[in-house]
Amino acid sequence: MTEPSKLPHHGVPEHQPVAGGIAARARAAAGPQYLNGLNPEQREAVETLDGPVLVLAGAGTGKTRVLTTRIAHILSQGRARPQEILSVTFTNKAAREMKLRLGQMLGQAVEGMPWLGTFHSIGGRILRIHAELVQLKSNFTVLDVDDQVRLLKQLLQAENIDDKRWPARMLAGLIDSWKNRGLSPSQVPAGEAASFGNGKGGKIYATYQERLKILNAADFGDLLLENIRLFRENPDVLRQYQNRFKFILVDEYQDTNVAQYLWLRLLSQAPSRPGRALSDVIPGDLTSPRLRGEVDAHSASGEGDPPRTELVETPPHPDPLPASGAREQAAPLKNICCVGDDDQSIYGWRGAEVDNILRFEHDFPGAKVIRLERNYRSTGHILAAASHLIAHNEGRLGKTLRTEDIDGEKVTVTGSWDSEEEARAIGEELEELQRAGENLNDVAILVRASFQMREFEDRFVTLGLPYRVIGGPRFYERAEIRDALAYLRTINSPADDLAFERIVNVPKRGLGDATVQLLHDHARKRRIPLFEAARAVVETDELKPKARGSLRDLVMQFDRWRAQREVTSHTELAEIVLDESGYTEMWQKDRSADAAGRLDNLKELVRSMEEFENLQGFLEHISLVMDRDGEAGDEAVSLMTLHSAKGLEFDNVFLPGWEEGLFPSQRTLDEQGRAGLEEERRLAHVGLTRARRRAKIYFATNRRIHGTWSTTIPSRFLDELPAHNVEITESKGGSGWGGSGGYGASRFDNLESFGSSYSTPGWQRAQANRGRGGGGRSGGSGFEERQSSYSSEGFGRTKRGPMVIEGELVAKSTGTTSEFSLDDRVFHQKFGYGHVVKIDGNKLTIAFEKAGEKKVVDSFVERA
DNA sequence: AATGCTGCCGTTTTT
DNA sequence: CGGCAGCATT
Repeated sequence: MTEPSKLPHHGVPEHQPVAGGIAARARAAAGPQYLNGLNPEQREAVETLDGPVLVLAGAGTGKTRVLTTRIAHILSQGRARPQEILSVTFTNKAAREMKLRLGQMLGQAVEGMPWLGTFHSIGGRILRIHAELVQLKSNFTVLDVDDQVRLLKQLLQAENIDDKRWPARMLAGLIDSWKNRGLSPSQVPAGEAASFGNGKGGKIYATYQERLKILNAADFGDLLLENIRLFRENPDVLRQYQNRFKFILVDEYQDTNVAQYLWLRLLSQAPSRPGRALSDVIPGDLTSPRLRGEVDAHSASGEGDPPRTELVETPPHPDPLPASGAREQAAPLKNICCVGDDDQSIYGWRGAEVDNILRFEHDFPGAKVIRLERNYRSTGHILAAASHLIAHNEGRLGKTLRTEDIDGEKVTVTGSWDSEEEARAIGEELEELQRAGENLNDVAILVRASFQMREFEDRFVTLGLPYRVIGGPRFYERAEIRDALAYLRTINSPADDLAFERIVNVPKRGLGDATVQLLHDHARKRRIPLFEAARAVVETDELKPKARGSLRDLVMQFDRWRAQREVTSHTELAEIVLDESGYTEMWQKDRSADAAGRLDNLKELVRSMEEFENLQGFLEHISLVMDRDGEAGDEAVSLMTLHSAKGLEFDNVFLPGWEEGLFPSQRTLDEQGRAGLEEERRLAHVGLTRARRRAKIYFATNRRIHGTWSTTIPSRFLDELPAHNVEITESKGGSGWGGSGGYGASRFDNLESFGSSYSTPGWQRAQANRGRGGGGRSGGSGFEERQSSYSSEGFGRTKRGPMVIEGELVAKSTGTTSEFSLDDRVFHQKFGYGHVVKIDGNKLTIAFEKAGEKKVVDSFVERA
C-alpha cells in the first residue's frame, strides 16, 4: 500500500485538503473534484461501478488512490451508504492507510465505514456476531501461533506420536495450509492427511478443532474458514451479508488464498433464494502446478455460460468446470472490484494463490480488466530494468510500466569480494549520500533473508550510522506481551487453558511440569478447565506443601483480580495484575540487554488499552490489529527484507546479496521449482520498483552461511537486467582482500553471457583486484579490525592493521573526543551492558557482558 | 524445580 | 557461528 503522493509533475498531490461536502464538489463543472488529476485508466477504474472489475495496478501506479477514490465515488453517487461497502485489505497498515486517505477525501465520513479492514478482522467480526452457530462464544480468543503449537504438542503427546519426528510446528504449518486452502478436517485429501504422524494427521486436525471449541478459541485460519462454514451452513446468515454489501473492494488481490477467494465468492454472489442450499462450495484440486504458462480467460466460460448460481469453485485451468447440475439463470455477481498486481505476488509460500488473479476473468464472467501502467514513482532506467527483469516470467498477465519521468541514473551492479566488503561498500555510499544532504529516511537496504541484516547492523554500529530495522517480531508476538496478555486472558476467560498454562509459572513460582501435569489429569478427568482444576487440587494434598501454597496464592490472586475487574478500569487492572503477580518485578531484576525494552513494551501495552472500552474489547482486537510499525522516530536508514518492503518506496534503494542460492533462494528453487523461481523474480521486481531515483544492486563472491564460508555465483537475475539500463561499478568499499582466487564459475567471469556492458572498466578493475594480494583502491578501507575467520584460512592480512583511515573517518563525522573513560560501565541498545576497554576519539571498544568485545561509536551507548 | 550442557538446524511471514 | 530445545544434572 502506502503509495504516498508522488506525483510531483504528473498530477495533483493526493493529500489535497478538502473543504465542503462531496455533493458540493459533484456540482462542479468538470465533474466531481475528486476525479481531477486521475489519468484516464485510473478514472475508468474509479467510475466503472457495475459488475466485476479487476484493476491490474503495477508498482507505483496509484493503486491506493484508485481504491479510495472509488469509495468516494460510490458514496457521492449515492450508490451505497458507507456501511454497505465491504473493503478488505491484507494488513492493518493498508487498512489504516485507506482510512486515512478516505478521511482526507471525505472529511469525517470514514467513521461510518465499519467494514473496511483486513480479511481477518472482518471475518472475526462476523464470526463474533454469529459465534454460537459455529460452536463458539462471542468472546472467543484468537490464538497465536505459539498457543497453537503448544496445543498441538499436547494432542501429539496424547496420540503417542514422536514429537521429534513429527514436530508440532510442522503440523501447525500443515493445518494452516489446509485452512488457507479452505479445507476443513473432513475435506483434507486422505493422502495428505495421512502424510503426517503415521497417518494420524487428519485425525489430529479434527481433534484440534474440537479442542478449540472447548477452549472457546479460534486460530487465524479459523477466522475465515469458520466464517465460510457459517455461511455455508446458514444460508439466511449469508443472505443477510449479501444483501448488506452492495459493493466489494479488495486490495492486493494477488495475495489472496483459496479460503479468502471462497469467502469473497460467497459474499459477491447475489443473494440466493431463501432456502437454497449454498453448501456446495467445493475447493478444487489446488495442488496442481500454479503456472500453466497461459492464462486463458475465454475458453472455459466461452460458450456463453450463464452466470452460475451455484458456487462452484473452479478448478485451476484448464480443467473444465465440474459438471454440476443445471446452471440456472441467476442474478449477476455483485459489484466487486479487485485491485492487485500479479507481478508483486510474493506470498505464494504462505498460501497465496497467484491463480486467483490470473483466473479472475474466468471466475467472474464479464469482468472488466483495467490496467494501470503509468508509473509515477521511478525514473526511466529503474523502471526499464525492473520491467525487463519481470518479463522473464511466463505466468503473468502482462503489463508494461512506463513513466514520463527522466531516465535518471542507471541501476548499478557492484561486485564485492565478500559480504563484509559489501556492507562496507554500502556503508560508504550511505555516508556519501548523507554528506550530499540526502535524508536517510529515504534510503533503504532490502535483503532477501534476515540473517543478511546482521552484517549491516555491525557495520552501521561501527560507523555510527543511524539505522532502523523494520519488521522484527510483531509487537504482540513478543514474549512479555504474550505473558501479560495471558494474565488478562485468564482473568477474562477462565476456560482459556493455554493462557493459564503459559503464566502459571511465570514468574517462577515453583510450579513446574509435575504440577501442571497433575492439573491436566484433574482437568481431563472432571472435564473442567485447568484453572478450576487448580482450585480443586489446592484443596487436596496431592501436591507438595510448597507447590500447593504457591498455587493457592495464585488462584486467590486471580479471584481477587476478577472481582476487582468490576470496580476498576481495565487499564488500572492491568497495572495491578502486572505488579501483584511479580511480572514487572521479574523484568526489573533482569539485567539482560533487552529487559528495559520489555518494560517499555509493557507500558506501551497498558497505554494502548486506553483506546478500548473494556478488557473484553481490548482482547478482541489485540491479536488482530495490534502492530506498531508506525513509529517513525529520528532520521535513519531502513533495513528490512524484500517482503516487508512491499508497498513502500524510497529515493535510494540498496539491494545486496544478489547471488545464486541466496537470491534466488536455493530452497525455494528446490521446493517450488519454476514457480518458485518466478516468485523470486517477482521479489526482485518488487525490490527494484521500490526505488524512486537510485537502485543499487550488489553481489559478493564469498558469503558465510551457517558459519562456513562458501563461494557464490552472481544471481541469474543480473543476467536478466537490460544492459542498457545498468552500469557495472567497482566496489567503493575497496577490496582489502586479494588472496587466492576462486571466484569459481561465476557468470560474471564468463563475459559472453553478459554482453559487453559487463566489461566496464570498474568491473575489470574489480576483477583484477582479486588477484592482488594487497589492498584494493588506495585509501580503500580495510580499516576495521575484525577477528574474521579468514585469518585461519591463511588470509593473514587482517593482523593489526593500521586504523588510520577509520580514525580519520570517525573524527570527520563528529570531531569531538569521547565523554567516556576507561572502565566506564555502559549500556548499549543492542549489545546490553559492558565496560569500556579502549577509547579512540569518539570510538569505544567495549567488552560486553553478553556480546563480547565490540567497537562502537560513543553516541550509541549510555552510561549504565 | 531450576540450572547448565549438548546437539541440532538453519528463508521469506501481511493475520 | 549462534539460538533454542531437550536432556542430564544438582
